[in-house]
Amino acid sequence: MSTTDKALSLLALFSHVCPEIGLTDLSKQSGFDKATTLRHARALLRSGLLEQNPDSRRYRLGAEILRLANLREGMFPLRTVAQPVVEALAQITGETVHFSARAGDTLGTVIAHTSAKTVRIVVEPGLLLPWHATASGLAFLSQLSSKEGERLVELSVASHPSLAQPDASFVKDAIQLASVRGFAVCADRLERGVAGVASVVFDSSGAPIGTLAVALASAQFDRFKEQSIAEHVVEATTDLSIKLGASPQHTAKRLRAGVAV
Amino acid sequence: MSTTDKALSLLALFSHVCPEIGLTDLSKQSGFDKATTLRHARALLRSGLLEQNPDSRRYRLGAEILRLANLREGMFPLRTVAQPVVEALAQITGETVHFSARAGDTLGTVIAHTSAKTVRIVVEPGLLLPWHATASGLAFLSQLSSKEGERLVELSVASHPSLAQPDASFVKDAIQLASVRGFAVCADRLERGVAGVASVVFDSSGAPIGTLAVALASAQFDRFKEQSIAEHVVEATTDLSIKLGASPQHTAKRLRAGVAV
DNA sequence: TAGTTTGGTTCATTATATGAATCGTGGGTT
DNA sequence: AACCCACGATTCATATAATGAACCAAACTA
Repeated sequence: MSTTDKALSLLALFSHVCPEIGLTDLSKQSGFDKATTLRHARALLRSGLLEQNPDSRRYRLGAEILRLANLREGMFPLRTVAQPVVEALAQITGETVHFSARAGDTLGTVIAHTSAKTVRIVVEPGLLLPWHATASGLAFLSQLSSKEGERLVELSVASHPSLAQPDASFVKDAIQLASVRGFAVCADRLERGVAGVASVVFDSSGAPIGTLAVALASAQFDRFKEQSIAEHVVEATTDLSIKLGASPQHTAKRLRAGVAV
Repeated sequence: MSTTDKALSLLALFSHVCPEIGLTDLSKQSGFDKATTLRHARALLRSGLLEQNPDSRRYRLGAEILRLANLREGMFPLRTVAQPVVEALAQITGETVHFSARAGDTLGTVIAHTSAKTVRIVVEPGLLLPWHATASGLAFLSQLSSKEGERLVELSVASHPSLAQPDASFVKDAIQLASVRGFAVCADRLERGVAGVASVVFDSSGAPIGTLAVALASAQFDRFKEQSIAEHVVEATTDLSIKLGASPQHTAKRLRAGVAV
Protein backbone atom coordinates (compact mmCIF):
# COMPACT_ATOMS: atom_id res chain seq x y z
CA MET A 1 0.00 0.00 0.00
CA SER A 2 1.62 3.19 -1.18
CA THR A 3 1.65 6.46 0.73
CA THR A 4 -0.75 7.94 -1.75
CA ASP A 5 -3.15 5.03 -1.22
CA LYS A 6 -3.11 5.70 2.48
CA ALA A 7 -3.73 9.40 2.02
CA LEU A 8 -6.57 8.80 -0.42
CA SER A 9 -8.12 6.19 1.84
CA LEU A 10 -9.06 9.07 4.12
CA LEU A 11 -11.55 10.21 1.49
CA ALA A 12 -13.45 6.94 1.87
CA LEU A 13 -14.23 7.77 5.51
CA PHE A 14 -16.61 10.54 4.54
CA SER A 15 -20.25 9.64 4.06
CA HIS A 16 -23.65 11.27 4.38
CA VAL A 17 -23.75 10.28 8.05
CA CYS A 18 -20.22 11.56 8.62
CA PRO A 19 -19.70 14.59 6.38
CA GLU A 20 -17.23 16.34 8.65
CA ILE A 21 -14.48 14.55 10.60
CA GLY A 22 -11.94 15.92 13.06
CA LEU A 23 -8.29 14.93 13.11
CA THR A 24 -8.61 12.53 16.03
CA ASP A 25 -11.57 10.68 14.50
CA LEU A 26 -9.86 10.63 11.14
CA SER A 27 -6.86 9.05 12.80
CA LYS A 28 -8.92 6.51 14.74
CA GLN A 29 -11.09 5.47 11.82
CA SER A 30 -8.21 5.18 9.39
CA GLY A 31 -5.94 3.44 11.88
CA PHE A 32 -3.03 5.74 11.10
CA ASP A 33 -1.03 7.61 13.68
CA LYS A 34 -2.26 11.11 14.41
CA ALA A 35 0.85 12.74 13.03
CA THR A 36 0.66 10.66 9.88
CA THR A 37 -3.03 11.37 9.50
CA LEU A 38 -2.40 15.08 9.83
CA ARG A 39 0.22 15.00 7.09
CA HIS A 40 -2.09 13.06 4.80
CA ALA A 41 -4.97 15.39 5.53
CA ARG A 42 -2.78 18.38 4.80
CA ALA A 43 -1.75 16.96 1.46
CA LEU A 44 -5.43 16.54 0.56
CA LEU A 45 -6.05 20.06 1.83
CA ARG A 46 -3.36 21.46 -0.46
CA SER A 47 -4.91 19.75 -3.46
CA GLY A 48 -8.38 20.96 -2.51
CA LEU A 49 -9.82 17.45 -2.19
CA LEU A 50 -10.47 18.25 1.45
CA GLU A 51 -11.18 21.54 3.13
CA GLN A 52 -11.33 22.56 6.74
CA ASN A 53 -14.29 24.09 8.51
CA PRO A 54 -12.77 27.35 9.76
CA ASP A 55 -14.79 27.19 12.99
CA SER A 56 -14.52 23.58 14.09
CA ARG A 57 -11.28 22.79 12.22
CA ARG A 58 -12.92 19.56 11.15
CA TYR A 59 -12.26 18.26 7.68
CA ARG A 60 -14.78 17.86 4.88
CA LEU A 61 -14.71 17.11 1.17
CA GLY A 62 -13.33 20.07 -0.78
CA ALA A 63 -14.40 22.19 -3.69
CA GLU A 64 -11.78 20.78 -6.05
CA ILE A 65 -13.97 17.71 -6.25
CA LEU A 66 -16.74 19.77 -7.82
CA ARG A 67 -14.37 21.18 -10.40
CA LEU A 68 -13.06 17.74 -11.33
CA ALA A 69 -16.59 16.37 -11.49
CA ASN A 70 -17.55 19.10 -13.96
CA LEU A 71 -14.48 18.43 -16.02
CA ARG A 72 -15.26 14.74 -16.19
CA GLU A 73 -18.90 15.33 -16.90
CA GLY A 74 -17.91 17.60 -19.77
CA MET A 75 -15.92 14.92 -21.53
CA PHE A 76 -17.91 11.86 -20.54
CA PRO A 77 -21.41 12.90 -19.48
CA LEU A 78 -22.25 9.86 -17.40
CA ARG A 79 -24.41 11.68 -14.88
CA THR A 80 -26.24 13.73 -17.44
CA VAL A 81 -27.07 10.71 -19.58
CA ALA A 82 -27.90 8.37 -16.71
CA GLN A 83 -30.17 10.78 -14.82
CA PRO A 84 -33.18 10.58 -17.17
CA VAL A 85 -32.80 6.81 -17.50
CA VAL A 86 -32.86 6.46 -13.73
CA GLU A 87 -35.92 8.63 -13.52
CA ALA A 88 -37.72 6.75 -16.25
CA LEU A 89 -37.02 3.45 -14.52
CA ALA A 90 -38.22 4.88 -11.21
CA GLN A 91 -41.35 6.09 -12.94
CA ILE A 92 -42.17 2.71 -14.49
CA THR A 93 -41.39 0.57 -11.47
CA GLY A 94 -42.54 3.01 -8.79
CA GLU A 95 -39.58 1.93 -6.66
CA THR A 96 -36.25 3.42 -5.58
CA VAL A 97 -33.71 3.29 -8.40
CA HIS A 98 -30.00 3.96 -8.26
CA PHE A 99 -27.14 4.09 -10.71
CA SER A 100 -23.75 3.06 -9.36
CA ALA A 101 -20.38 3.17 -11.05
CA ARG A 102 -17.19 1.26 -10.52
CA ALA A 103 -14.37 3.45 -9.27
CA GLY A 104 -11.13 1.59 -8.71
CA ASP A 105 -11.88 -1.24 -6.36
CA THR A 106 -15.22 0.10 -5.17
CA LEU A 107 -18.75 0.45 -6.44
CA GLY A 108 -20.29 3.81 -5.53
CA THR A 109 -23.76 5.25 -6.05
CA VAL A 110 -23.73 8.21 -8.42
CA ILE A 111 -27.45 8.86 -8.81
CA ALA A 112 -30.29 7.82 -6.55
CA HIS A 113 -33.99 8.36 -7.01
CA THR A 114 -36.05 7.51 -3.95
CA SER A 115 -39.55 6.13 -4.38
CA ALA A 116 -42.59 7.90 -2.97
CA LYS A 117 -44.00 4.75 -1.38
CA THR A 118 -44.97 4.40 2.26
CA VAL A 119 -42.31 1.77 2.72
CA ARG A 120 -39.47 3.35 0.88
CA ILE A 121 -35.86 2.37 0.56
CA VAL A 122 -33.66 5.42 0.83
CA VAL A 123 -30.37 5.18 -1.01
CA GLU A 124 -28.08 8.14 -0.47
CA PRO A 125 -25.93 9.14 -3.41
CA GLY A 126 -22.31 8.51 -2.52
CA LEU A 127 -23.06 5.22 -0.79
CA LEU A 128 -20.43 2.54 -1.28
CA LEU A 129 -21.88 -0.86 -2.16
CA PRO A 130 -20.18 -4.10 -1.08
CA TRP A 131 -19.54 -6.35 -4.06
CA HIS A 132 -20.73 -9.50 -2.34
CA ALA A 133 -23.92 -8.34 -0.66
CA THR A 134 -25.82 -6.21 -3.17
CA ALA A 135 -27.59 -6.96 -6.43
CA SER A 136 -25.47 -4.27 -8.11
CA GLY A 137 -22.22 -5.77 -6.87
CA LEU A 138 -23.13 -9.30 -7.86
CA ALA A 139 -24.37 -8.23 -11.27
CA PHE A 140 -21.13 -6.35 -11.91
CA LEU A 141 -18.99 -9.28 -10.77
CA SER A 142 -20.71 -11.46 -13.36
CA GLN A 143 -18.98 -9.36 -16.03
CA LEU A 144 -15.47 -9.65 -14.60
CA SER A 145 -12.88 -12.40 -14.71
CA SER A 146 -13.26 -14.75 -11.75
CA LYS A 147 -9.78 -13.81 -10.60
CA GLU A 148 -10.55 -10.10 -10.39
CA GLY A 149 -13.97 -10.86 -8.94
CA GLU A 150 -12.44 -12.87 -6.14
CA ARG A 151 -10.02 -10.08 -5.34
CA LEU A 152 -12.82 -7.53 -5.11
CA VAL A 153 -15.00 -9.81 -2.99
CA GLU A 154 -12.09 -10.32 -0.63
CA LEU A 155 -11.58 -6.57 -0.24
CA SER A 156 -15.28 -6.06 0.17
CA VAL A 157 -15.68 -8.74 2.84
CA ALA A 158 -12.69 -7.34 4.71
CA SER A 159 -14.06 -3.80 4.76
CA HIS A 160 -17.58 -4.80 5.83
CA PRO A 161 -16.87 -6.90 8.91
CA SER A 162 -20.36 -6.26 10.25
CA LEU A 163 -22.03 -8.13 7.42
CA ALA A 164 -22.62 -11.83 7.74
CA GLN A 165 -19.93 -13.69 5.84
CA PRO A 166 -21.41 -15.20 2.70
CA ASP A 167 -21.44 -18.98 2.37
CA ALA A 168 -18.60 -20.17 0.24
CA SER A 169 -20.96 -20.92 -2.60
CA PHE A 170 -23.43 -18.03 -2.33
CA VAL A 171 -21.41 -15.48 -4.26
CA LYS A 172 -20.31 -17.98 -6.88
CA ASP A 173 -23.85 -19.19 -7.46
CA ALA A 174 -25.27 -15.68 -7.57
CA ILE A 175 -22.68 -14.62 -10.14
CA GLN A 176 -23.30 -17.70 -12.22
CA LEU A 177 -27.04 -17.08 -12.18
CA ALA A 178 -26.54 -13.40 -13.01
CA SER A 179 -24.32 -14.17 -15.98
CA VAL A 180 -27.00 -16.49 -17.36
CA ARG A 181 -29.99 -14.26 -16.71
CA GLY A 182 -28.41 -10.86 -17.40
CA PHE A 183 -29.45 -9.47 -14.03
CA ALA A 184 -28.78 -10.18 -10.37
CA VAL A 185 -31.11 -10.38 -7.40
CA CYS A 186 -30.12 -9.92 -3.79
CA ALA A 187 -32.37 -9.79 -0.76
CA ASP A 188 -31.72 -9.20 2.95
CA ARG A 189 -27.94 -9.12 2.66
CA LEU A 190 -26.60 -5.60 3.08
CA GLU A 191 -29.65 -4.70 5.10
CA ARG A 192 -32.51 -6.89 6.29
CA GLY A 193 -35.78 -6.06 4.61
CA VAL A 194 -34.22 -4.69 1.43
CA ALA A 195 -34.26 -6.50 -1.88
CA GLY A 196 -32.57 -5.40 -5.08
CA VAL A 197 -32.56 -6.23 -8.77
CA ALA A 198 -29.63 -4.99 -10.83
CA SER A 199 -28.12 -5.21 -14.28
CA VAL A 200 -24.86 -4.01 -15.80
CA VAL A 201 -24.18 -0.89 -17.89
CA PHE A 202 -21.44 -0.93 -20.55
CA ASP A 203 -19.48 1.91 -22.11
CA SER A 204 -18.58 2.46 -25.74
CA SER A 205 -15.61 0.12 -25.54
CA GLY A 206 -17.80 -2.69 -24.24
CA ALA A 207 -16.34 -2.61 -20.74
CA PRO A 208 -18.70 -2.78 -17.76
CA ILE A 209 -18.80 0.58 -15.98
CA GLY A 210 -21.68 0.41 -13.54
CA THR A 211 -25.12 -0.85 -12.72
CA LEU A 212 -28.72 0.20 -12.60
CA ALA A 213 -30.60 -1.23 -9.65
CA VAL A 214 -34.13 -1.21 -8.30
CA ALA A 215 -34.43 -1.45 -4.51
CA LEU A 216 -37.62 -2.33 -2.68
CA ALA A 217 -38.89 -3.82 0.57
CA SER A 218 -38.23 -7.54 0.49
CA ALA A 219 -41.64 -8.05 2.12
CA GLN A 220 -43.17 -6.78 -1.11
CA PHE A 221 -40.89 -8.85 -3.30
CA ASP A 222 -41.93 -12.12 -4.92
CA ARG A 223 -41.15 -14.11 -8.04
CA PHE A 224 -43.79 -12.31 -10.05
CA LYS A 225 -42.41 -8.91 -9.12
CA GLU A 226 -38.87 -10.10 -9.76
CA GLN A 227 -39.85 -11.03 -13.29
CA SER A 228 -41.49 -7.71 -14.11
CA ILE A 229 -38.83 -5.54 -12.48
CA ALA A 230 -35.99 -7.47 -14.07
CA GLU A 231 -37.48 -6.86 -17.50
CA HIS A 232 -37.53 -3.13 -16.92
CA VAL A 233 -34.06 -3.05 -15.38
CA VAL A 234 -32.51 -4.96 -18.26
CA GLU A 235 -34.28 -2.75 -20.75
CA ALA A 236 -33.06 0.37 -18.97
CA THR A 237 -29.44 -0.80 -18.78
CA THR A 238 -29.49 -1.69 -22.46
CA ASP A 239 -30.93 1.73 -23.22
CA LEU A 240 -28.33 3.51 -21.09
CA SER A 241 -25.44 1.47 -22.51
CA ILE A 242 -26.48 2.38 -26.03
CA LYS A 243 -26.82 6.04 -25.10
CA LEU A 244 -23.26 5.85 -23.76
CA GLY A 245 -22.09 4.56 -27.11
CA ALA A 246 -22.03 0.81 -26.54
CA SER A 247 -22.93 -1.35 -29.52
CA PRO A 248 -26.42 -2.83 -29.17
CA GLN A 249 -25.26 -6.30 -30.26
CA HIS A 250 -22.48 -6.39 -27.73
CA THR A 251 -24.73 -5.26 -24.91
CA ALA A 252 -27.39 -7.78 -25.85
CA LYS A 253 -24.79 -10.52 -26.02
CA ARG A 254 -23.40 -9.69 -22.60
CA LEU A 255 -26.86 -9.69 -21.11
CA ARG A 256 -27.70 -12.49 -23.44
CA ALA A 257 -30.25 -14.73 -21.83
CA GLY A 258 -32.46 -11.77 -21.02
CA VAL A 259 -35.13 -12.33 -18.43
CA ALA A 260 -36.71 -15.43 -19.92
CA VAL A 261 -35.18 -18.06 -17.64
CA MET B 1 6.47 18.35 -1.70
CA SER B 2 5.12 15.08 -0.41
CA THR B 3 4.60 11.97 -2.48
CA THR B 4 0.87 12.46 -2.25
CA ASP B 5 1.20 16.02 -3.54
CA LYS B 6 3.08 14.73 -6.54
CA ALA B 7 0.51 12.05 -7.25
CA LEU B 8 -2.39 14.47 -6.90
CA SER B 9 -0.67 17.04 -9.08
CA LEU B 10 -1.39 14.69 -11.97
CA LEU B 11 -5.08 15.49 -11.61
CA ALA B 12 -4.38 19.14 -12.41
CA LEU B 13 -3.12 18.18 -15.88
CA PHE B 14 -6.57 17.24 -17.07
CA SER B 15 -8.67 19.94 -18.69
CA HIS B 16 -11.40 20.25 -21.28
CA VAL B 17 -8.77 20.46 -24.03
CA CYS B 18 -6.90 17.48 -22.60
CA PRO B 19 -9.47 15.11 -21.11
CA GLU B 20 -7.46 11.95 -21.75
CA ILE B 21 -3.71 11.69 -21.30
CA GLY B 22 -1.35 8.78 -21.96
CA LEU B 23 1.43 7.75 -19.63
CA THR B 24 4.20 9.37 -21.68
CA ASP B 25 2.41 12.73 -21.88
CA LEU B 26 1.50 12.53 -18.23
CA SER B 27 5.16 12.00 -17.45
CA LYS B 28 6.33 14.84 -19.71
CA GLN B 29 3.77 17.35 -18.50
CA SER B 30 4.28 16.56 -14.84
CA GLY B 31 8.06 16.37 -15.11
CA PHE B 32 8.22 13.08 -13.23
CA ASP B 33 10.02 10.01 -14.43
CA LYS B 34 7.88 7.64 -16.44
CA ALA B 35 8.16 4.89 -13.85
CA THR B 36 7.23 7.28 -11.06
CA THR B 37 4.37 8.67 -13.07
CA LEU B 38 3.05 5.19 -13.68
CA ARG B 39 3.08 4.39 -9.97
CA HIS B 40 1.30 7.64 -9.14
CA ALA B 41 -1.25 7.03 -11.87
CA ARG B 42 -1.87 3.53 -10.57
CA ALA B 43 -2.48 4.81 -7.07
CA LEU B 44 -5.06 7.22 -8.46
CA LEU B 45 -6.50 4.35 -10.49
CA ARG B 46 -6.93 2.23 -7.38
CA SER B 47 -8.78 5.01 -5.62
CA GLY B 48 -10.99 5.60 -8.66
CA LEU B 49 -9.90 9.21 -9.08
CA LEU B 50 -8.54 8.20 -12.47
CA GLU B 51 -9.66 5.50 -14.82
CA GLN B 52 -8.12 4.05 -17.93
CA ASN B 53 -9.68 3.98 -21.35
CA PRO B 54 -9.66 0.23 -22.05
CA ASP B 55 -8.91 0.81 -25.74
CA SER B 56 -6.25 3.49 -25.76
CA ARG B 57 -4.94 2.84 -22.23
CA ARG B 58 -4.95 6.57 -21.74
CA TYR B 59 -5.96 7.99 -18.41
CA ARG B 60 -8.99 10.12 -17.63
CA LEU B 61 -10.77 11.40 -14.54
CA GLY B 62 -12.56 8.55 -12.76
CA ALA B 63 -16.05 7.85 -11.53
CA GLU B 64 -15.12 8.14 -7.85
CA ILE B 65 -15.02 11.87 -8.42
CA LEU B 66 -18.73 11.85 -9.21
CA ARG B 67 -19.51 9.94 -6.06
CA LEU B 68 -17.50 12.32 -3.90
CA ALA B 69 -19.08 15.30 -5.62
CA ASN B 70 -22.54 13.97 -4.76
CA LEU B 71 -21.51 13.36 -1.21
CA ARG B 72 -20.20 16.87 -0.83
CA GLU B 73 -23.18 18.38 -2.57
CA GLY B 74 -25.45 16.51 -0.15
CA MET B 75 -23.86 18.07 2.91
CA PHE B 76 -22.94 21.46 1.51
CA PRO B 77 -25.01 22.18 -1.61
CA LEU B 78 -22.74 24.78 -3.16
CA ARG B 79 -23.52 23.86 -6.76
CA THR B 80 -27.23 23.57 -6.22
CA VAL B 81 -27.45 26.93 -4.49
CA ALA B 82 -25.09 28.76 -6.81
CA GLN B 83 -26.60 27.54 -10.08
CA PRO B 84 -29.77 29.70 -9.99
CA VAL B 85 -27.79 32.73 -8.83
CA VAL B 86 -25.41 32.33 -11.75
CA GLU B 87 -28.30 32.03 -14.14
CA ALA B 88 -30.08 35.04 -12.74
CA LEU B 89 -26.92 37.12 -13.07
CA ALA B 90 -26.43 35.90 -16.63
CA GLN B 91 -30.03 36.82 -17.38
CA ILE B 92 -29.71 40.36 -16.03
CA THR B 93 -26.34 41.16 -17.55
CA GLY B 94 -26.71 39.19 -20.76
CA GLU B 95 -23.07 38.18 -20.45
CA THR B 96 -21.13 35.04 -19.59
CA VAL B 97 -21.16 34.38 -15.85
CA HIS B 98 -19.12 31.91 -13.87
CA PHE B 99 -18.86 30.83 -10.27
CA SER B 100 -15.42 29.71 -9.11
CA ALA B 101 -14.39 28.23 -5.79
CA ARG B 102 -11.11 28.12 -3.95
CA ALA B 103 -9.75 24.60 -3.65
CA GLY B 104 -6.45 24.39 -1.82
CA ASP B 105 -4.07 26.71 -3.61
CA THR B 106 -6.13 27.06 -6.75
CA LEU B 107 -9.25 28.79 -7.93
CA GLY B 108 -11.39 26.59 -10.17
CA THR B 109 -14.57 27.24 -12.09
CA VAL B 110 -17.49 25.21 -10.78
CA ILE B 111 -20.36 26.62 -12.80
CA ALA B 112 -20.26 28.49 -16.08
CA HIS B 113 -23.12 30.00 -18.02
CA THR B 114 -22.14 31.17 -21.49
CA SER B 115 -23.85 34.20 -22.98
CA ALA B 116 -25.82 34.00 -26.22
CA LYS B 117 -24.12 37.03 -27.74
CA THR B 118 -22.38 37.11 -31.11
CA VAL B 119 -19.11 37.89 -29.40
CA ARG B 120 -19.25 35.48 -26.53
CA ILE B 121 -16.70 34.54 -23.95
CA VAL B 122 -16.74 30.81 -23.41
CA VAL B 123 -15.66 29.70 -19.96
CA GLU B 124 -15.44 25.94 -19.56
CA PRO B 125 -16.36 24.57 -16.16
CA GLY B 126 -13.26 23.10 -14.59
CA LEU B 127 -11.01 25.91 -15.78
CA LEU B 128 -8.29 26.91 -13.35
CA LEU B 129 -7.97 30.66 -12.90
CA PRO B 130 -4.62 32.32 -12.14
CA TRP B 131 -4.84 34.45 -9.03
CA HIS B 132 -2.94 37.36 -10.50
CA ALA B 133 -4.53 37.69 -13.93
CA THR B 134 -8.28 37.35 -13.49
CA ALA B 135 -10.94 39.51 -11.87
CA SER B 136 -11.99 36.50 -9.78
CA GLY B 137 -8.47 35.86 -8.54
CA LEU B 138 -7.82 39.48 -7.66
CA ALA B 139 -11.16 39.87 -5.94
CA PHE B 140 -10.48 36.78 -3.84
CA LEU B 141 -6.99 37.93 -2.93
CA SER B 142 -8.47 41.13 -1.54
CA GLN B 143 -10.05 39.00 1.21
CA LEU B 144 -6.88 37.17 2.22
CA SER B 145 -3.94 38.19 4.36
CA SER B 146 -1.22 39.77 2.25
CA LYS B 147 1.15 36.98 3.28
CA GLU B 148 -1.09 34.24 1.96
CA GLY B 149 -1.97 36.32 -1.07
CA GLU B 150 1.67 36.70 -1.99
CA ARG B 151 2.21 32.96 -1.66
CA LEU B 152 -0.70 32.22 -3.99
CA VAL B 153 0.39 34.83 -6.53
CA GLU B 154 3.84 33.33 -6.53
CA LEU B 155 2.46 29.84 -7.21
CA SER B 156 0.17 31.23 -9.84
CA VAL B 157 2.87 33.17 -11.67
CA ALA B 158 5.13 30.11 -11.60
CA SER B 159 2.50 27.82 -13.10
CA HIS B 160 1.46 30.24 -15.86
CA PRO B 161 4.80 31.05 -17.46
CA SER B 162 3.09 32.01 -20.71
CA LEU B 163 1.34 35.00 -19.15
CA ALA B 164 3.08 38.32 -19.07
CA GLN B 165 4.54 38.91 -15.65
CA PRO B 166 2.54 41.53 -13.82
CA ASP B 167 4.27 44.77 -12.89
CA ALA B 168 5.37 44.76 -9.29
CA SER B 169 2.60 47.12 -8.37
CA PHE B 170 -0.25 45.90 -10.56
CA VAL B 171 -1.44 43.09 -8.32
CA LYS B 172 -1.03 45.14 -5.15
CA ASP B 173 -2.96 48.08 -6.60
CA ALA B 174 -5.71 45.87 -8.01
CA ILE B 175 -6.16 44.15 -4.65
CA GLN B 176 -6.22 47.45 -2.83
CA LEU B 177 -8.82 48.82 -5.21
CA ALA B 178 -10.89 45.65 -4.94
CA SER B 179 -10.89 45.74 -1.16
CA VAL B 180 -12.19 49.31 -1.27
CA ARG B 181 -14.79 48.83 -3.97
CA GLY B 182 -15.96 45.32 -3.10
CA PHE B 183 -15.32 44.03 -6.61
CA ALA B 184 -12.37 43.58 -8.93
CA VAL B 185 -11.96 44.35 -12.60
CA CYS B 186 -9.42 42.75 -14.90
CA ALA B 187 -9.09 43.24 -18.65
CA ASP B 188 -6.79 41.67 -21.26
CA ARG B 189 -4.67 39.76 -18.78
CA LEU B 190 -5.38 36.04 -18.96
CA GLU B 191 -6.54 36.42 -22.52
CA ARG B 192 -6.48 39.48 -24.75
CA GLY B 193 -9.93 40.77 -25.53
CA VAL B 194 -11.54 39.44 -22.39
CA ALA B 195 -12.61 41.62 -19.49
CA GLY B 196 -14.03 40.46 -16.18
CA VAL B 197 -15.79 41.87 -13.15
CA ALA B 198 -15.83 39.74 -10.00
CA SER B 199 -16.82 39.82 -6.37
CA VAL B 200 -16.31 37.44 -3.46
CA VAL B 201 -18.72 34.87 -1.98
CA PHE B 202 -18.57 34.04 1.74
CA ASP B 203 -19.73 30.94 3.61
CA SER B 204 -21.62 30.72 6.87
CA SER B 205 -18.45 31.14 8.92
CA GLY B 206 -17.62 34.35 7.12
CA ALA B 207 -14.67 32.89 5.24
CA PRO B 208 -14.27 33.65 1.53
CA ILE B 209 -15.00 30.55 -0.52
CA GLY B 210 -15.27 31.69 -4.12
CA THR B 211 -16.26 34.34 -6.60
CA LEU B 212 -18.97 35.26 -9.02
CA ALA B 213 -17.66 36.84 -12.19
CA VAL B 214 -19.05 38.35 -15.36
CA ALA B 215 -16.86 37.99 -18.45
CA LEU B 216 -17.31 39.98 -21.61
CA ALA B 217 -15.39 41.24 -24.64
CA SER B 218 -13.12 44.06 -23.52
CA ALA B 219 -14.02 45.91 -26.73
CA GLN B 220 -17.54 46.25 -25.36
CA PHE B 221 -16.36 47.24 -21.91
CA ASP B 222 -16.30 50.83 -20.67
CA ARG B 223 -16.65 52.70 -17.40
CA PHE B 224 -20.39 52.91 -17.74
CA LYS B 225 -20.73 49.17 -18.26
CA GLU B 226 -18.31 48.49 -15.42
CA GLN B 227 -20.54 50.45 -13.08
CA SER B 228 -23.74 48.68 -14.03
CA ILE B 229 -22.23 45.19 -14.12
CA ALA B 230 -20.43 45.68 -10.82
CA GLU B 231 -23.69 46.58 -9.14
CA HIS B 232 -25.28 43.36 -10.30
CA VAL B 233 -22.27 41.24 -9.45
CA VAL B 234 -22.04 42.60 -5.92
CA GLU B 235 -25.75 42.11 -5.43
CA ALA B 236 -25.53 38.53 -6.68
CA THR B 237 -22.56 37.64 -4.44
CA THR B 238 -24.33 39.11 -1.43
CA ASP B 239 -27.42 37.13 -2.30
CA LEU B 240 -25.44 33.90 -2.75
CA SER B 241 -23.45 34.40 0.45
CA ILE B 242 -26.65 34.85 2.43
CA LYS B 243 -28.18 31.77 0.82
CA LEU B 244 -25.08 29.87 1.93
CA GLY B 245 -25.68 30.99 5.49
CA ALA B 246 -23.39 34.01 5.76
CA SER B 247 -24.63 36.85 7.95
CA PRO B 248 -25.83 39.80 5.86
CA GLN B 249 -23.98 42.33 8.03
CA HIS B 250 -20.69 40.51 7.73
CA THR B 251 -20.99 40.17 3.98
CA ALA B 252 -21.91 43.80 3.59
CA LYS B 253 -19.01 44.83 5.77
CA ARG B 254 -16.55 42.77 3.79
CA LEU B 255 -17.82 44.23 0.55
CA ARG B 256 -18.28 47.48 2.36
CA ALA B 257 -17.79 50.31 -0.04
CA GLY B 258 -20.19 48.76 -2.50
CA VAL B 259 -20.03 50.13 -6.01
CA ALA B 260 -20.36 53.80 -5.25
CA VAL B 261 -16.72 54.83 -5.60
C1' DT C 1 -9.35 26.46 38.34
C1' DA C 2 -7.94 21.81 37.47
C1' DG C 3 -8.72 18.15 34.30
C1' DT C 4 -9.50 16.43 29.75
C1' DT C 5 -9.70 16.44 24.95
C1' DT C 6 -8.24 18.30 20.50
C1' DG C 7 -5.27 19.98 16.92
C1' DG C 8 -0.70 20.22 16.03
C1' DT C 9 4.87 19.52 16.37
C1' DT C 10 9.52 17.14 16.85
C1' DC C 11 13.21 14.06 15.67
C1' DA C 12 15.47 9.58 15.56
C1' DT C 13 14.19 5.40 13.09
C1' DT C 14 12.56 2.88 9.27
C1' DA C 15 10.16 2.01 5.18
C1' DT C 16 9.06 3.77 0.84
C1' DA C 17 9.78 6.43 -3.46
C1' DT C 18 12.77 7.09 -7.24
C1' DG C 19 14.79 6.69 -12.09
C1' DA C 20 18.25 4.76 -15.50
C1' DA C 21 18.23 0.91 -18.03
C1' DT C 22 15.46 -2.58 -20.07
C1' DC C 23 11.73 -5.37 -22.06
C1' DG C 24 7.61 -6.59 -24.91
C1' DT C 25 4.03 -5.18 -27.90
C1' DG C 26 0.71 -2.94 -30.80
C1' DG C 27 0.08 0.81 -34.28
C1' DG C 28 1.61 2.96 -38.13
C1' DT C 29 4.49 3.24 -42.36
C1' DT C 30 6.70 1.79 -46.37
C1' DA D 1 3.88 -8.53 -44.83
C1' DA D 2 7.85 -6.85 -42.61
C1' DC D 3 9.77 -3.21 -40.51
C1' DC D 4 10.35 0.24 -37.05
C1' DC D 5 9.23 3.20 -33.52
C1' DA D 6 6.76 4.85 -29.66
C1' DC D 7 4.39 3.56 -25.89
C1' DG D 8 3.18 1.22 -21.63
C1' DA D 9 5.15 -1.39 -18.28
C1' DT D 10 9.01 -3.73 -15.21
C1' DT D 11 13.44 -4.16 -12.49
C1' DC D 12 16.64 -3.20 -8.76
C1' DA D 13 20.26 -0.52 -6.53
C1' DT D 14 20.08 4.03 -4.52
C1' DA D 15 18.25 8.00 -2.27
C1' DT D 16 14.58 10.22 -0.12
C1' DA D 17 10.52 10.62 2.26
C1' DA D 18 7.15 8.56 5.67
C1' DT D 19 6.49 7.14 10.28
C1' DG D 20 5.04 7.33 15.35
C1' DA D 21 6.10 7.83 20.39
C1' DA D 22 6.52 11.53 23.13
C1' DC D 23 5.45 16.16 23.66
C1' DC D 24 3.14 20.96 23.53
C1' DA D 25 -0.43 24.54 23.57
C1' DA D 26 -4.97 25.87 23.52
C1' DA D 27 -9.74 25.28 24.03
C1' DC D 28 -13.49 23.24 26.23
C1' DT D 29 -15.70 20.86 30.63
C1' DA D 30 -16.89 20.23 35.07
